[in-house]
Amino acid sequence: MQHKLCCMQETMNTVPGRTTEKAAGKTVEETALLDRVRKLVLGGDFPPGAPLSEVFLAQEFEVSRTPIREALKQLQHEGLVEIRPKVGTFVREPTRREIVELFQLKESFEGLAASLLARRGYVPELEILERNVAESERAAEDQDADGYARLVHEFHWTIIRGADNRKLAEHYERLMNQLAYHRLVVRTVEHPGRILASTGEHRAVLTMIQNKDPFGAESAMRNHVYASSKEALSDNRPRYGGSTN
Amino acid sequence: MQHKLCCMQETMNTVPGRTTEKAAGKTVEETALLDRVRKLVLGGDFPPGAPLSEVFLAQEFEVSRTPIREALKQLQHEGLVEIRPKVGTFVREPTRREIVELFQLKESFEGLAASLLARRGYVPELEILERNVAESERAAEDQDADGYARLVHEFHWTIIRGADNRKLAEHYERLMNQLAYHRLVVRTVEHPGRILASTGEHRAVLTMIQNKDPFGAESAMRNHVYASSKEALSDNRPRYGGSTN
DNA sequence: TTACAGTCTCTACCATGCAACAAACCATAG
DNA sequence: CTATGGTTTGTTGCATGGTAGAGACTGTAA
Repeated sequence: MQHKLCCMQETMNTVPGRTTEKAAGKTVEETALLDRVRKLVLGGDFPPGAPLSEVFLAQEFEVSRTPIREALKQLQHEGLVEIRPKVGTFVREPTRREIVELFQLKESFEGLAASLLARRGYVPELEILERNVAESERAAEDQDADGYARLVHEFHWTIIRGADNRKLAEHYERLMNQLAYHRLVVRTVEHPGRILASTGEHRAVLTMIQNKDPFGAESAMRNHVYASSKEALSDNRPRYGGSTN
Repeated sequence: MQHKLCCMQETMNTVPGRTTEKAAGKTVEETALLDRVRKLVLGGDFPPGAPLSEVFLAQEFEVSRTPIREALKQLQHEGLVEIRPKVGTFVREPTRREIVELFQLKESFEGLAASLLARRGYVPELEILERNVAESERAAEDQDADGYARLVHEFHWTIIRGADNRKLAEHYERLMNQLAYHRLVVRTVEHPGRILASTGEHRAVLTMIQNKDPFGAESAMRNHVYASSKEALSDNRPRYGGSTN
């Protein structure tokens, strides 16, 4: 049950603040185009099942079909679209079941990350987390939902980065991309009561990490993710109310 | 810490017995080509860092550069090659650190799978596992290393499938693809002593699952994966002795 | 009305030409 | 000998035309 440990440097942020920064193995243009297409799909203008033909996207973004094709393959693989060979590409509707599955994975990933972080010696992430949780508590008091959501996002990513396991970060990023569709719809999953509980859970996780207690940290984090995903799944099933453009 | 639960149907097996079966969203030709290129890379004829030019592969496999390009993107993303934009594609050497990171993830994934499986009601996987472990014990007595390796492979995949979480299976498959390079080199990681211990650990995992004890199952599985990966990482650092062709 | 067969259209898939970039090479000057 | 600049070569990246497959449609017959 013990873990060896190992390094890591950069990870992209998830959708909300996704800056067009270069990903490894892709040119900047490729990344930019990918982001534009992803935004289009996530924007909600296309309902699930809507076709995304290569030619349409090509003239929409004023490039040839080839780079579009590559971007679509990437998105397929992120789970946002479905490619039916020889037929076409379609916006994919994540089923409720898939969301549940992804949340199970999220719990596992973040638990691992917390555990790995707690196992490390001194790391600058600890101070960042301390500040983050303090700010979260203030934001919760002030009922600042947007600020709170941003801080939560930062909290989780800081722990992932702090785990110092690049492969974990890669898988986590994939996961979050797949959840992004859902997250855009049920934007602020946390209602006031939940925010209070959530803040407490963040504090608990941080304390365990500060105590260098990997088991406690993992446990606390899993509890937190479980609670928060149960909340997210509670009643608000994914609804896609975008115009069909 | 409780888990909801959820289904799953087909997963491809990992490298050794990788049959050219159709993957979702790809034509059979695409999958076949991908497998051929993957085999070429994994075959060891190209040392890490060796260039894999599109034109070369294109005439090697008698197709155009376009499908080759797509296959390479897929392999990049499996971690087997590195694409340097505008420069070329190169066989990638997984660092020791990456292997460690991957094993950490493996532990987490399989722990989750065991836990989810233990949580389910009656499932046919249980009988398969029972037979599998029994056969493993016989193979261990008979010093049948090859048979044992095959059974171990089956054991782990059966649990992943039994977890009934398709997204988990997808991520696990990616992970195992990334580990495949390493696994080809240190083929049979288990020496006789380790095999004995390993068999016992399998039995322990199975018992916990039969007892419907998710925590115990997760714990036992993580212990097992940890022990087995420590063994794999012990001294045999990846060596690439293939001819340069 | 329904079932089925033939056709027809729309789509991805693949091939190939062209352009632009990166890096290796060589020559020249300090 | 070293450093620097220009040239040359090899590679990907993008555009576009042809092809073949999948699915929709229509008409016909039961």
